[in-house]
This record gives sequence, structure tokens and C-alpha cells, in this order.
Amino acid sequence: MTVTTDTDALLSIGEVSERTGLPTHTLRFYEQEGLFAGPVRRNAAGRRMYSEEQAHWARVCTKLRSSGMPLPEIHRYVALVREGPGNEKERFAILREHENKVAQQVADLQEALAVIHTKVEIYEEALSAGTADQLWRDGPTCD
Amino acid sequence: MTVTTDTDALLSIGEVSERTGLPTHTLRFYEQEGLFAGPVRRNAAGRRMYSEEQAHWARVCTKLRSSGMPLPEIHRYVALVREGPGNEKERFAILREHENKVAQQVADLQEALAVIHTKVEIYEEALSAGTADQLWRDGPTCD
DNA sequence: CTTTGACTTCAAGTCGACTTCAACTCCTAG
DNA sequence: CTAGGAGTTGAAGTCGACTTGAAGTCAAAG
Repeated sequence: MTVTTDTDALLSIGEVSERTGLPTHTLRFYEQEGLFAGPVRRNAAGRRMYSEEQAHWARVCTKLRSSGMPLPEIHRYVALVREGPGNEKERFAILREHENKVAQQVADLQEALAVIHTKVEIYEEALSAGTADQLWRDGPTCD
Repeated sequence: MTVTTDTDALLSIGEVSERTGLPTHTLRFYEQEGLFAGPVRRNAAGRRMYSEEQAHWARVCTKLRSSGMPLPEIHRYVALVREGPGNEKERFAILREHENKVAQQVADLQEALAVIHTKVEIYEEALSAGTADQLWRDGPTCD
């Protein structure tokens, strides 16, 4: 539950960096790439001060990125947000499509995992049976 | 297509490419990077002829790669295989460690998926309730 | 007052894994 | 014989997403 926008404690770039795990350089880079819907405010000394919401969005961005959404597509989404109400369906489509892609990625990764695990098991068995040298006969037969 | 399915059923680079989904260029590149334990043989005309085993290994490579194993690490594994029997434990360690990494990747991806899905659900609800415009109040509150 | 450390800008460099290019050779079909 | 398609080589280019560098500003601590 988000509180009202009045008494928001603003966060320095270092604080946001700590919370998100993103290097400060990367936060500046993201801003430059237009990954924040609103402007990042500055204090009297010209330093960046992030709202809680912006910090949260940065955290979301780490998830979008780590799941393979390219920066331009995040930008596309943000651009729609910036435009204001009226394009929610488009925004939804971007998110849902990415969700599908990630689900596919998980499936692919699990398939790869199965292949790898098969090989691991073969080694486990051969090693405990002391027949590991037979894993090499006339080529990498080990599958 | 050259129909030589006689003796050891060697495969052309094009056939291996088709089976693995790897472009022929990439197969040559992998060979150059030392990703095959044995030599890739050549026919009279100097063209690559892969054994079934090599084709299979290439397929395994696609899984290792798609799960993020770097080429140098695949190379390290292959180098051990090339050395012959005696280092099975090391080979096993490489595989098992990668297996763990992939399991972690799956977990991370599922976490990201959860975050994304949460946002998707918020949009779904707001859209069906006709309150989508409220997703934008005074910032991207939508989480 | 000086140092420390976080911050600022803009520009250039890095990385892995291909991918593309250029310039061939070779085999088979028509 | 000629065209087409598959194959060969080494070198150079591409890509996204940072990352690093250079050169400076600012605020509080010792």
C-alpha cells in the first residue's frame, strides 16, 4: 500500500543503487535512456533524488532486464506511461508478451537442465561404480 | 544432397547444421574454438564429415550454450575429454557446477516472472474493471 | 584547510558470441 | 559447358548493455 505523495523521503543515487543492486553508473545510464517515466529530481546541489516509486520502478527494471527485456522495449513501455491514460491496452500487451517470452525461457532452460542433468547422472553412476574410464571409448560417448 | 549412408554414416556440415539448428558458420567457428574433442574429418574434397557422435555433441553444445555456459568453459571440458581417462572427477565437477548455475537461473527467472505476472494481473483487473486510467495517478504506481 | 568520498558530465572502451564479407573451390544437374 | 549450390578460408564487423575513464563539483569530517 503506497502512501501519499507529500512526505516522501527522497533517496540519493547511492541509496537507490544499494536497494536495486544497480551500479550508480547504470542508474544514470538508464535515466539517459529514458527508462524513467517522470523526471528524476535534483536537490540544491544538483544531485539526483529519487522518489520511492522511482526506486521501486528501478527494482522492477532489474527484473525486466534479468528476464531479457531489451532496453528499447522497456523504453517503449515507459513512453506509453509517460503519455498518460488511454493506452493501457498497449502497455498490457507489452507486459503480457514479455511474460510469455519469459515462460518460454523457463521451459527452454529446464529442457537444457534436463540434458545436463542426464550427463551429470551418467558421471555420478560411472564414478561410484568405478567405471568412469569407460566414459571415454572411441569418442565422447558419454550421453 | 549426397546420399552416402553406407559405412559409418558421416554427416556433412549442412546436415549437422540442420539437426542442431546451428548455422554452418557457427559449426566451423566452434571447431576452431576447439569445441570438438576429436578432429572433424574431411572427405576427399576437403569437406567436413561429422560422425554421429560429433553431431550429437554439437546438439549438447547448443544446450550448454543456451543455458549460458561460456565457450571457454565448454572448451575446458572438452580439453579434459581430449586428455583421455583419469580426469572424470574434474569433468563431473564442471557439469555439476553448471547444473547448479542453471537451476539458479531458473529460480531467478521464475522470480522475475512472478514480478511481471503481478503487473500483468493488475492490468488485467484494471482493464476488465474499466479503471485502467487509475493506473496512472501521479507516477507509475502500477505495481 | 584539506582530505575523503559521493556525486556530476560526456565520451570512449569492453565483452562474448557470433555474423558478415570477400574470394575462392568443388561436385552435380541440365 | 555452364550454372547453382554447398563447401572452404581468414579477417573484419556487429550487437546490446554496460563499464571505464577523464576531469571536475560539492559537503561534511578531521
